[in-house]
Amino acid sequence: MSWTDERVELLKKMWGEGQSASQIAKELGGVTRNAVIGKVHRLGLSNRAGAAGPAKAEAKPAPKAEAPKPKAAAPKPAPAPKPAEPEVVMETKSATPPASPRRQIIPAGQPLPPQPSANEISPEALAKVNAIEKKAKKLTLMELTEKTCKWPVGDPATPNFWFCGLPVQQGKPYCEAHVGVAFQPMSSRRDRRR
DNA sequence: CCCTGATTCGC
DNA sequence: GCGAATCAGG
Repeated sequence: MSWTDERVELLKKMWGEGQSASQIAKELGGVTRNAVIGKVHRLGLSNRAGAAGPAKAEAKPAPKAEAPKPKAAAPKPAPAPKPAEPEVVMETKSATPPASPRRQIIPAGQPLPPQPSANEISPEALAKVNAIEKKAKKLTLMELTEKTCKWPVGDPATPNFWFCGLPVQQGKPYCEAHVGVAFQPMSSRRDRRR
């Protein structure tokens, strides 16, 4: 497989969307994640920062090699199809519906899934979930795999019911955000010391 | 152990 | 330019 224009395009697109190298490689097919990463670097777009600068910046001062890297200037037009919104959400909502323009009382009675509701979970985790649900893949039951977050969103009796679908946290059935709010209700979780 | 991206270096 | 091997984390 060679890096055709289209493939590179898809690579750029997905990378820009924050897809992982392995996911991109899988999508492209015929290449490994190493190939993808290598290409990404050669293209000069290793850094996913663009518009919305993520507060987190991993610096690599190169502990070993001290090769001078003149880092050619990367003329980037305006690659920002999906500016990542900084999480400034301070909403006072607890269990609010997904990213839906119009909200309403959910029909069916009380069949709400694991949803936290009255539980006491860090507002942080909740905000995280709410934020991440906007980026959810919105998968259907059949689309779930061992690697997709199985956190249900919405009402099963509603057309807009879906599963998070984001990459799961290794081992767990949910993505990181949902893992944080999923199983935590351990009456006393004070063993495990670090 | 699963995964992530980063870098090196022979091809 | 390419990407496997390797590195350095999470």
